[in-house]
Amino acid sequence: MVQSSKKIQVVPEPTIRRMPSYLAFAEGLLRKGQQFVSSTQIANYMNIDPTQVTKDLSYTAIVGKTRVGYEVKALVEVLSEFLGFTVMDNAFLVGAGSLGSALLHDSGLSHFGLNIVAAFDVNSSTIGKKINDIEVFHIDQFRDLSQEMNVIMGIITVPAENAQTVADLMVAWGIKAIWNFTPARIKVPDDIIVQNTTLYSNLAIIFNKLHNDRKETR
Amino acid sequence: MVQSSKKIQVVPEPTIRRMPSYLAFAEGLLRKGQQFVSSTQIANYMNIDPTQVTKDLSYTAIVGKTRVGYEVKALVEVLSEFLGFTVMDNAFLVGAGSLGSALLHDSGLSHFGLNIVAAFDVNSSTIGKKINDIEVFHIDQFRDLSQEMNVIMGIITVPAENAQTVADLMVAWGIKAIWNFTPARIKVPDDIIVQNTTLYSNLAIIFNKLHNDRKETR
DNA sequence: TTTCATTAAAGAAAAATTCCTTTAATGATT
DNA sequence: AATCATTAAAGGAATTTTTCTTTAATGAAA
Repeated sequence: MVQSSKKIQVVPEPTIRRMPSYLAFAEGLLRKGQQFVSSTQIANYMNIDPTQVTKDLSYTAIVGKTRVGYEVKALVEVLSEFLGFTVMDNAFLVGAGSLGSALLHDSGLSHFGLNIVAAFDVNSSTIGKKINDIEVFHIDQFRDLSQEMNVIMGIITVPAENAQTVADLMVAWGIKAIWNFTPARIKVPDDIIVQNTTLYSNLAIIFNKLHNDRKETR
Repeated sequence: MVQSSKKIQVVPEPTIRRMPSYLAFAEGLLRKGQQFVSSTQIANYMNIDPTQVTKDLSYTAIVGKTRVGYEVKALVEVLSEFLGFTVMDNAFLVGAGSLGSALLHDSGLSHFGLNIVAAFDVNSSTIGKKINDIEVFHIDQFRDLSQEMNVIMGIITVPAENAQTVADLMVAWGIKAIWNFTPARIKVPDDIIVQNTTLYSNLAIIFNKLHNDRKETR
């Protein structure tokens, strides 16, 4: 099934969530020198159904060979491309606290297509310093630098109560997508993309499972 | 995405994912002095359906009052309790790199019931140092310290290719739950709880939405 | 060559989740 | 006191996502 010239197909979010793990697995196999990988192998690694894998991969351009599987090298390329990891996008980060500076340090982000070009804060102790070669400015500065620098994403790592204020600023800056690391939900115009990533949600899920297990004993 | 085989999960995972945001909202209202909050208000804040909110909250002990809503103070207490944020659990963290040290710095975790008691690494430059008062040991040390210190959770923030090795160690340590921040999927015995939190998945979702928007243009 | 077993792919069925509708309750308004 | 409007809650419909089933292809083995 040719995809490129066809209409846009909405890819289920769970599918996109699984894909980076497929990619990580395929990259590992590539390092080991394995040429082909079957959906069964991937499914086994992921602890999911093999048809889930083939269905997920059917959204990409890759075609598997019967009785052989997918070519590992092609899989890595196709997934990287599909997930948008091969194109560099520029981002601003607001809130250079613990989580914020961690992201600034994380070279993984640049490896996956995200280039943080500047950070902002209100805390005078960090302003003017450089974290991993990324300068930290006061939030009031560079009001319209985003368009100038072709920055399309804003990362929010401030305390939850300041999230909306920062989001409003980012929208005013002309930013297209916001990656919100606070548990607060922000209100933005419809054409702005928002991705909420709340670490504490994951914590809640673990605690819930721990609790259930403790109770159920099975 | 979640566990294989039989999972006895009474509360839907999406529900648990939303709850920390309900909590953040309620905490904000509490600070402002608002006494009651309706499902409509919460839904409006979250950009979801009001019935979704009532259904989610029906899993907890709280009961709303018709035409009034939920008592904010009670909501904060009930949600904190329900999400397991009121009981302290001890954790080990392995991989004191950028993301790892960020988590060590994050006071939010201890606020939400997680107490990181020690960190481990193989990089000699960090070993022996303290990050936010948490000592970093070599991975070979303290093989069975976890039981001694009543540590039930292990946090993996190493490179993806080392995730499985670390997971095996943690299982040997007698750990009950693993919070895996790598895109690699780890294999552990059935009774061990695994929560995968891959930042790059969220990045992939944003890129996907940005791409679709670029193409659509309608 | 022929048979067999494994695989991708497509479509159907099942399960999970979200959204919609109805009902009853009750504070606010007249 | 009577009416109105808003709300929580419950049940069911619609949608989304996952799992199951079937089919066809083909490399490997006999």
